[in-house]
Amino acid sequence: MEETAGQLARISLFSGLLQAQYDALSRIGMKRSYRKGERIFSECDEGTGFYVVFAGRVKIFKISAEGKEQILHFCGPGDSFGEVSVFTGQGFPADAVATLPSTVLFFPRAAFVGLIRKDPTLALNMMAQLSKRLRQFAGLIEDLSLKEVPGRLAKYLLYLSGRDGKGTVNLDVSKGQLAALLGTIPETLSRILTKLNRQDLIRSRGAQIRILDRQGLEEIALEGKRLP
Amino acid sequence: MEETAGQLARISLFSGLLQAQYDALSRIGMKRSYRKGERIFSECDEGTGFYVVFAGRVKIFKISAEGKEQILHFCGPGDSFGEVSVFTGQGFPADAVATLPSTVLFFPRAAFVGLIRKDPTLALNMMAQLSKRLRQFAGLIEDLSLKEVPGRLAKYLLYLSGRDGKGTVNLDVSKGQLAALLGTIPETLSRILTKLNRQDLIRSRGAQIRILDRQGLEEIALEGKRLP
DNA sequence: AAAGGAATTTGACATAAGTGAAAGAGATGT
DNA sequence: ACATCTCTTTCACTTATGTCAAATTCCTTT
Repeated sequence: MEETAGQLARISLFSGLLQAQYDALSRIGMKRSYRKGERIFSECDEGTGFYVVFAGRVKIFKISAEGKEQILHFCGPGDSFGEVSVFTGQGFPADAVATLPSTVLFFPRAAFVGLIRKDPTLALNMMAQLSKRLRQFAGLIEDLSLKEVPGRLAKYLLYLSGRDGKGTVNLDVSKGQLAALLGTIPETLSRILTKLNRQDLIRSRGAQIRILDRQGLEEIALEGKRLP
Repeated sequence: MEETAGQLARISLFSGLLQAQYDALSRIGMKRSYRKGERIFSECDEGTGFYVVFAGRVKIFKISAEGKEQILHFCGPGDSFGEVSVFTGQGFPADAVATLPSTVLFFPRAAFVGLIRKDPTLALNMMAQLSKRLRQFAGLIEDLSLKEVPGRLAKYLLYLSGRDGKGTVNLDVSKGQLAALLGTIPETLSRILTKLNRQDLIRSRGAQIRILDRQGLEEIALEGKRLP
């Protein structure tokens, strides 16, 4: 557990806490490992606590009756998930699966709530975390309802490139998964990538995408400009 | 302010607090009134605090470049909104407009955070509130991405009828606003209502809708069954 | 009651995106 | 290196839903 305590400080949810808090957290947190593809929880499972990704990647998603998937978000090292049911008492609102071999820390509900009661900084960090996710969800709702697929893809490419500050981005998920993240299907995504290439907005080869016309992409992402 | 303190106890965000806390809340909360249609804040406005509806109704929504609107949720008496920017420090993630003559309480950021720091119950209530909204947003994302408009409408009708426990529901918003809530346009909503009537699933006259075939609606809402 | 305006409905039409199937490219393990 | 499997792309086709315009109903205000 000693190693765990040191790592905790690097998690934004736990930033700025006192040493005593880290000790308490590492005492109540339980390490769990999952293989690639393994399910961590399913929608409606009783939420007995929440998780922080230690290593690997976790996908949070909804699935329809017909099997279509909508990814809500991916969690990488330092990200937390499953917090919602800690505070509402109901089941998890979505499914969680490890998309890489992953290690997570599990914090049981009652012990964690006890810690929050005693530490306003931890409480405020958690509210910031919930608020951040709420903002992200509002953006996803906006994209799904008010943008077409080319707009969502253009926005995602600009986001990736802005994050890296580079003109060439590297997709960090498969195209099938990217489709599920953008609220569409692989076939549609593939066609739109072809169009963006034909219009000389990007040049893509596999997961490598070079951005040729940033402004053109912005017109599609923000102003809803149509692709010919 | 005396009257305010009494009303505060009926707001779920403030439930279970000590008398001293109600006094503090009523000291920092400021009453503001808005006419029907008046804007309370716009997306990206700096968030200097958050709001609780006292009377009336407030609509929280996103608007596209072309003017299409997606309603995130309505807030009635006792509901809070604008919390997100209190905890992230960024601007508001959406627009807010009073859809009825409304009175709200405004709580400035710094003073409210100070109160939260001192009262774990208030903090936990706020986390429950944020979690509840997160769950609702996840549901909206699921609906927009994985259900067709008939499914969303059927789900909404069942929700209204379940809430009232009645076989006849009364739309509490105009059909234009309902369309914006379901992520579609009035024309499409109107056509689907006509179809539901033709299939004897409902009988609608104006804002009055009688549910004739609850199970049929459930098949559409949950299993994605198509309308002939 | 009449008039005016907004909300709703209906119609003809356009189109973005999903479906199903098959070909092609890439990756994986033996 | 080979065979197998999965992922991605392309094709022809269908369909749900948006667009534009007009008719109708409903509600408010005079």
